[in-house]
Amino acid sequence: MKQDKINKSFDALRIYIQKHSDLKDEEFELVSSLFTPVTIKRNHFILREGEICRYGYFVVKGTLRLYSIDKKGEEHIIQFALEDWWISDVSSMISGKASIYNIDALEDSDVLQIDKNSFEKFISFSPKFEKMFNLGSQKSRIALQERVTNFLSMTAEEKYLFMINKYPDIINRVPQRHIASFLGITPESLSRVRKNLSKNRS
Amino acid sequence: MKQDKINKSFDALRIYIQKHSDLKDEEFELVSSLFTPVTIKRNHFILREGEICRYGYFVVKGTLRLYSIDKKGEEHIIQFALEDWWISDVSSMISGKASIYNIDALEDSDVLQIDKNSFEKFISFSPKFEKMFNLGSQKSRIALQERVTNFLSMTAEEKYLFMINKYPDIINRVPQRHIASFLGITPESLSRVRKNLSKNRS
DNA sequence: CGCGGGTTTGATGATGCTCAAGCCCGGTGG
DNA sequence: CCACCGGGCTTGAGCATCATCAAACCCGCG
Repeated sequence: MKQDKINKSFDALRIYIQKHSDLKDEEFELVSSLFTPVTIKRNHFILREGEICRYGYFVVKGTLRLYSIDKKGEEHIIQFALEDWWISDVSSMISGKASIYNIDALEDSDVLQIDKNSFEKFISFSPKFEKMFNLGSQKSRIALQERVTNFLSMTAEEKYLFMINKYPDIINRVPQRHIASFLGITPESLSRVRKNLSKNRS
Repeated sequence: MKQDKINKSFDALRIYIQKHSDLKDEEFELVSSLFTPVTIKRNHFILREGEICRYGYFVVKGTLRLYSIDKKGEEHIIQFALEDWWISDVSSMISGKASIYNIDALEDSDVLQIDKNSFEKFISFSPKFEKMFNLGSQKSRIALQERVTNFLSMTAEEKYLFMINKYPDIINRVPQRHIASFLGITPESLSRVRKNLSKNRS
C-alpha cells in the first residue's frame, strides 16, 4: 500500500476516535502501531466459514458484508460495513471457535486490521477507548434487537421502507439483490415491492 | 416482601456474581445496597410502551417477557427472562427516550431492581463488575445476531427445533402461544409444526 | 359440573418463493 | 461506432408456506 493511502487510513481512524473522545498525539501514536492497513479487492475474502476469526476491521473506504450460507447454498447477509463502521465475527473471536460466517468486499476497500491481542491492548490502554468500544457494542446490540423486532412484526414492504429510512447510504451503494438478502426476501420480491411503491407514489 | 425472601433474592444475586468473579463480603455489602427486591404478580407490568425505562432487573424467580405490540395489536416477544437472567430495555435506558416495548411477568416473579445511577455505581465500583457486564452484553449481542441469522435462513420448523435445543428451559415453562410469538409464527402454525414432528418421530 | 383459556383441527386465502423468460444497460471487441 | 455479451433487474405463472377465521376439543379450577 502506498504511504499516502496509509496516512489517509490512519487519518480516518483518528477522526473516528476523536468523535468519541479526546485524543493526544502520543495516544494516537500507540493506536497507530496496533492497526495494520490492508486493501481488499472486490469479491476477496477476509473471513471464510470454518476459519477462526482473528481480526477486527475498521472500514476506511469501501463496502464489506458479513453473511452466512445455508444448506441450500443461499447467502444471508447479517451485516454491511461502510466507511467508519467496524466489522468482525465477534462470536468466533470471543469463543475462539470456527466461524459460521463469511466476510468479503463488495467493492475494492481499504481497512485497518487489528488482531485480538492488539485490540485488548487498545481498549486497556485508556478507559476512554474501552468506553468507546462498549458504547459501540451496545449500539450494535440495540440495532440487532431492532432488526429482530422488525422481522417479527413487519411485511417485506415495511422492512424495505424502514431500511430506506434508517440506512439510505447502504441502499444507495449496494446492489438490490444484496439488500433483498439482508431483508430476508428474494430479489424478485424486492423488485415487486419497489414496483408497488413507485406505482402508489405517483 | 418478607425478610426471608429478601435474603434469598440477594443470595441468588451473590451466587450469580460469584460465578463470574470473586467477591468479598464487603463488596457484596455495597452491591446489596444498590438493588431493591421487588415481587411482580403474574400479568403485571414493570415497563409499558411509551414510558422511559429506568431500571434493570435481575430475575431471582419466575418468568418475564419483553415484547412489542404492532399496529394490528399483535404481540411480538423479543426476549424471555428466567432465573439468573437480566431484563430491561437497554435502548430506552441509554437514550432516555420512550420505550417501544413492554415488560410483564408470565408467573409471579421475584426480581432485584436497579436504577440507572446505581447501576453506574455498580459497574464503576470494580473493574470485574464492569467486565462481567460487558461480557454479558457481548453474549446478548451474539445471541441476537444468531437469532437474526435464523430468521434469515430457517423455516418455522427449523426455528422451533433450534429453540428446543438451545432454550429447553423456556420451552418447558412458557405457554406455546408465547413460544410461537417469539419464533415469529402463529400459535396455529406452531401446533401444526409440533404435530408434524411427533408424527415423523414415531 | 360447567366455565374458560389454551391448544388443535379444518378450510380457505395471502404473502412471498420458485423457475423461467425477457429486458435493460454498461463494457468489450470487432 | 456499433454489435454483442453478460449480469442484474423485472415480469409472469404456478406453487408452498404460513396466516386467518371459525369451530371443536381438552383440561384444570371454581
